[in-house]
Amino acid sequence: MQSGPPIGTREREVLTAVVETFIATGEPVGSRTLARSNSEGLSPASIRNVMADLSDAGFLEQPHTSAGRIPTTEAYRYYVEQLTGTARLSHENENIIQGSLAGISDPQDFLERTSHVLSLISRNVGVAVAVGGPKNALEHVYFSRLGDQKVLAVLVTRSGVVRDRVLRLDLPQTELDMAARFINENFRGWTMESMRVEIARRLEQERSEYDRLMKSVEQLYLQGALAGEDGPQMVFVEGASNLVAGEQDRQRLQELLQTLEEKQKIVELLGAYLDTKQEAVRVVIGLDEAMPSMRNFVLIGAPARVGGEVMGSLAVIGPTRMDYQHAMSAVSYIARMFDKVLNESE
Amino acid sequence: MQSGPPIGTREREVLTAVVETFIATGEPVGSRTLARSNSEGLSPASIRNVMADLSDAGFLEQPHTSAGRIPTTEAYRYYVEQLTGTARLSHENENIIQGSLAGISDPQDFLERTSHVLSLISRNVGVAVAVGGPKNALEHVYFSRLGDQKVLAVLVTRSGVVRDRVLRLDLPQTELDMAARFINENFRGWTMESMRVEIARRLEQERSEYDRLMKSVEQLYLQGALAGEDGPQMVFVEGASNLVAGEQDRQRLQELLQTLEEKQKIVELLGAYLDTKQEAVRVVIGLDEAMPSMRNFVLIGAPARVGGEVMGSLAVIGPTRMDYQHAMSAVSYIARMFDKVLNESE
DNA sequence: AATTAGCATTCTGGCACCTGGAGTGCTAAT
DNA sequence: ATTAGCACTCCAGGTGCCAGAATGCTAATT
Repeated sequence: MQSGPPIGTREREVLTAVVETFIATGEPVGSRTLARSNSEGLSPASIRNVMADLSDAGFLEQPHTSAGRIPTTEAYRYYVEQLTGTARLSHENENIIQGSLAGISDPQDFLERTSHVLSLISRNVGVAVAVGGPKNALEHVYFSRLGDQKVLAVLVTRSGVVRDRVLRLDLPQTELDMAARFINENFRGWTMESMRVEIARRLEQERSEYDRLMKSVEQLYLQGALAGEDGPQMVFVEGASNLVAGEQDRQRLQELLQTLEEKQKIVELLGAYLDTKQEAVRVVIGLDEAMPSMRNFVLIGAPARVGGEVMGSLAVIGPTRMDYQHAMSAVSYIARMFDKVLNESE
Repeated sequence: MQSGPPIGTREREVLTAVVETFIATGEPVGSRTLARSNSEGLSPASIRNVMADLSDAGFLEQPHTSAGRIPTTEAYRYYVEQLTGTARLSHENENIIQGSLAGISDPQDFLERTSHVLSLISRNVGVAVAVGGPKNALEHVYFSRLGDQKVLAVLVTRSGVVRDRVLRLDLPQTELDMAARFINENFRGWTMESMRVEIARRLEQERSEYDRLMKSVEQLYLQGALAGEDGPQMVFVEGASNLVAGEQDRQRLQELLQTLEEKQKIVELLGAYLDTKQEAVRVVIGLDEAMPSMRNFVLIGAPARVGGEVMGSLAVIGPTRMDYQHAMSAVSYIARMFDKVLNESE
């Protein structure tokens, strides 16, 4: 579609102008308005012609016959494509980011503030997710007996993410200690995933000659002490209140807020669109394909990595009518910062 | 005020009727409507008289001259007072609660779901907070060296709450282990608070004769490894989307959502009103005293305790026009459940 | 050939206006 | 003490209307 009817420079200029003024004002853009603001002295009539063409090509829409034009999803896509690379973070925003993220060494903390800062800068929803990454390297496990039948399992990954869960299990502390030592000595530095696989393998293999230790390990394993993916990932979503101003339809507003409250869905959303192999900022226009309630919404995200390791992702979510420049530059900047700050001196 | 003009049974009945129908319909209640629904055959005119008295007494308001009456804050207070003790959880709700909370032994998990369930049942905002309780008993600390200058500190309380933070510190693992052992051996079971005080005291006292161990401990202490209050408490706020339907004024809606996003404020709010010594459900009507944006909002909360220990609190926050019965009974039920489920077999 | 001026046409959003309905307070009757 | 009756008040919602902003098309202009 995008290369159906070739877009000349004239068309491109008009299209960008329409998109930008629409983003700025929120109201359908007419030929008159454009003629006034446009630097080149084009008459309304000429612009009308161009706009008609753009409408035919599927880039512009009219709410009703005698109204201005509104950009379609396609138009935004095109616009963003033009934009990519241009994005430059304003000094003001750079200061904001530095001010609230510099020097934070705790990854969870960093993520939480990231979502906050993103929502501030973009005036939209800021999201930060720490994936329970099966790819994360194990640093340490601890088991601690809490009550009669309860055991607390704490997993620490090399990047400093702590995951804990309480298990219903009745093992004496001494055995827990042995199990922990066994795991720590054998699997420190392994990825969670391979650690789990290997433990499962060993359990399988040595089933006949189980000693006390392996029995404890098995119990812990079965209770999910070493699980991760399905464990509670950290999900920070902030700035939902920013949507109130932008969305007129109350019904829809409520649906949106509801969706944002379902952390699980947010994780899926980011997971589905953010290719973690890709490093760059990704802009997804038209989230309704994945979630109907997100019609006319956009995701601007990037994976968050420390060293080579993907630790999660961050993103801005907002209506198609948003300031792409700011959002993109901020996301990109923080994504790079992530690595620097958290990796610092490791 | 409440005992200014004595309220007879006639007045009481009318008042309750007004409050209840207003809660149900959301529209100003007229004498006509009441006369129809009221079991006793009172004529509209009589009701009008009573209502006029109630208006004078400050229990009812009129949006404008020829409209029905709306309950004032005072009226809600009175109403809830009448109600206290009556509250009975419906079976349906009991099932919902049991269905999603039964058998959960992880306190964080429990709290998170609590906020969710509360928001579901009350159709308002559900809140659950785990205080970094200086009163919590220490179970264990772990220190783990992450990178060149980073140390991960993990504190586990007896009730199973895990708190972690990354410190900028350069100590070898062996010293970290010694420090951890020192603390674990000497302070297991102490409250966080007294543990901190005692450590500070010892550091002070033995300043002259510092050995290696105490030096490590001091560094950890200074870096806040053992701090808690200012650390990231767990705050779960869910169901903000429910407010969309109830609040007409967009401006105010946005302010409300913003307030709910500031977890810190929520913690203060609960802290200010929920007397943790008190066990019962507390209903606070008129939150605007503490937070202007919460005009016409109500807090229905209770402390969450495990054993005698206060672990946090849970609450429903919603507009004065809400179903008090449901909310109160649910809060009370979960508060009791809290103790049972998490304390089970300890 | 491309651009623009001009014009008839279309549609919305806001404003003024009106009216039915619901509610009130008061007085007089029961 | 209660209630019926009544005059009065006020709002919500419907109608009608008009100005303004765009549009598409055609004819004039460069």
